Amino acid sequence: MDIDEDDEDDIVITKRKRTSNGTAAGSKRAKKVKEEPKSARVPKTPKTPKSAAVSKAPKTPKTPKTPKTPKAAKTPSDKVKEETPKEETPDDMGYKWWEAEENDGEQKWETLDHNGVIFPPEYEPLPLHVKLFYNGKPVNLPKEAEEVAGFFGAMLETEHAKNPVFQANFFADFLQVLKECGGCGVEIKEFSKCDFTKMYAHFELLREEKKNMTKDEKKRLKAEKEAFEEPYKTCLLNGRKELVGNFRIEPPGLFRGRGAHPKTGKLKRRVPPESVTLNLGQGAKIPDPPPGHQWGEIRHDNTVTWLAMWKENIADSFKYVRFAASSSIKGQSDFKKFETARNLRNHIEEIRKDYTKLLKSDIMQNRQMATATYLIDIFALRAGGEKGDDEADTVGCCSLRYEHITLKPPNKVIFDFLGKDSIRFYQEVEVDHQVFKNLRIFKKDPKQPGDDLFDRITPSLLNRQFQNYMKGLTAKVFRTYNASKTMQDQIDLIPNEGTVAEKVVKFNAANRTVAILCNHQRTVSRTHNTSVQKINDKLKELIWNKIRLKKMILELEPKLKKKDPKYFNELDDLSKEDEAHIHKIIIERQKEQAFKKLQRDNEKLKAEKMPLLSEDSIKEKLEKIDELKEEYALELKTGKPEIKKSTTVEKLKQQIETIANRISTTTFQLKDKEDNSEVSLGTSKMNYIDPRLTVMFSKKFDVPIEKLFTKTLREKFKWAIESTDADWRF
DNA sequence: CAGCGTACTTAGCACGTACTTT
DNA sequence: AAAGTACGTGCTAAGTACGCTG
Repeated sequence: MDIDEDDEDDIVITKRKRTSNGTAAGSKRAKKVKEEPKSARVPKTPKTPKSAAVSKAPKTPKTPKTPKTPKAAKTPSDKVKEETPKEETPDDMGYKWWEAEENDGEQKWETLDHNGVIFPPEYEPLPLHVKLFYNGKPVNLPKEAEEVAGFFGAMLETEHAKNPVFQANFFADFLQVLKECGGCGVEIKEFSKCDFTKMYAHFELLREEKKNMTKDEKKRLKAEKEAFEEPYKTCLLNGRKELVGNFRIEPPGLFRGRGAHPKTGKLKRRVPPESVTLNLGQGAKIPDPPPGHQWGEIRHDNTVTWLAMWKENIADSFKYVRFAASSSIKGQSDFKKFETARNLRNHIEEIRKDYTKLLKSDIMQNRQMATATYLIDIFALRAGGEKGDDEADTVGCCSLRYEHITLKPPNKVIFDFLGKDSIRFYQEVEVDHQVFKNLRIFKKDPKQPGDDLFDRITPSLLNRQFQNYMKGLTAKVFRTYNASKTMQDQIDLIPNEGTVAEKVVKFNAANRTVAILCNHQRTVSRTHNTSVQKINDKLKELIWNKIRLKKMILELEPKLKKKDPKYFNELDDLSKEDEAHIHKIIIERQKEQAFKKLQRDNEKLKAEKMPLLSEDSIKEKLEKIDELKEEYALELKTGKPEIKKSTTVEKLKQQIETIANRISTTTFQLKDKEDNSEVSLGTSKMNYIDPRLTVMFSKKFDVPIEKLFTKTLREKFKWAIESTDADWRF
């Protein structure tokens, strides 16, 4: 049917045209055949969106409170400020920036000293007997080319190595390197004639050897590594010791792009010191470059926070060596991030009111702006900047295309697209009516698959609008805000009762709501299905056992069935087949156990040089098991389990009770496992949930923080742990 | 403004290790 | 004690954001 064809809301003035490549840019993707996303995960069960207008945030004065540093105690901060560059005790890592004066501005540091970076070890040629085979014959590769071939050889059994794009990119770069170093005497032309299996086997062997090293060897190696890394692990920032994050230059290898990345498999080249730029304080000692080398450049830029940088050859972008997450610099910016997000609560009401109005704007650009804001706010979409043809085809809000949404009147929208990291975003939701109408307009006639839905706006345009409401407000802040707000709301729903373990489970459930909001996924572990199957089997067996015990009760006192029919109404829940299957499993397991025990005993005897036991020794056991088997068979026929003489109804009821408990805990565990199998909690805990919420929960609910934050997270969020109390609110 | 360069946050995966279970 | 599983961390890819330039 023709809904609202005459609705005047649908008439939008198209004021400004997007200049250069309005449609051209859109349709370049159109040609692309939409391959089934490789990482496509099973769509989640449909969700209903939270309604847009449920903000409880009070409409408060618009003057943004400048983020106050989270002062544990607002004490002698002036004092701290006075004694700035003192160089007597540069060793304390316990600097509490959150107790000092805040530092806002362009300049990021006063002095910076560090020892440079660690380079990966030189390539060591393979032993002479390990070769690449071409056309069935071993090839003598120059070491530069051998290294590259080895990269592929080591990955032979991975999914990457089966990917044609990966193969092609690798092969092209391999041939290039081979050419650069003068060839190998044999004309290598076809990838399919290359045989890496000998190389693979060699690497497997090395792995095996490494695994089989004795404990002491491993320990020694680890200690050596520690000692070597020691100087690089820390640096001096304003005279204070701080941890460095990634102090190693990335080793060469084959680029492992995520999703359908056009450049996956390309050679990531070795980074020479000559292409590394160091950033140090003026007058700081310049670390020695590796012997025979020079640093590319030395800078003294105190407006940035990186210690070293190099250009990478895949996307031609920069890689940085930075401070660790627990450093004061990162901590401060993390704190600022959460304060900005928190500040959004003072503006969100107005923002929502405005975009709701603008959804009906006469100006197309405004309508797109309002609609995009709605999607970012309600569904936590990312901004969605433009991407090139040489990157994986993934999208966010502003880069959504025609084919990414399906409209189902009256107001249902199905999102289906690949987001960051080629993670599938699939949601069937109901949206505001005007949003629905707008989306329909954005898909209207000349538009076709491949075209941008939002063809008149960009993330920077959006962000510029956001700044009008609040300093520092950008699209990504909405994700942080909504994530933390959701967490606060979820925590508010948790009753303060039960054991610590129970409270942790509740906390994780709240955490999970946030992770789902942000679409944080993980691949289900390889072993997931089997382990679920195992738990299910266990569960079935428990249920069978329970039913069986109830049947026994009825055998003892048949009239109980009438008295309490509910208690006995599950008696026919298991089919004969299921029952037989369970019998089989039990029998097999018992036999297996008997044999295993025999083996164990024999090993012991062997060690003591005693005569071994033969299989006859467990004959008796096996006979007993066979008896049981027959008993079960009979039981299956009659439906009446055999009863021990000493049994009473009371005892049976007691046993049933125990089993019922086990069933409920196991069921719960199973559900938890399933619910969590493809949701990743870590990302939201680390990046989106204001850590002060977690600390507040810990204190208010009396759950040790160790149960909520790992050691690294405790270090990263030390500022929150030391400055938050039980009644803190986001 | 587009388009690029730069700098910073966010993200999942691989792998080693710690912890449980059998 | 071995095997299986869950957890924690390191690694590095993939985003966002923003200023500058022509």
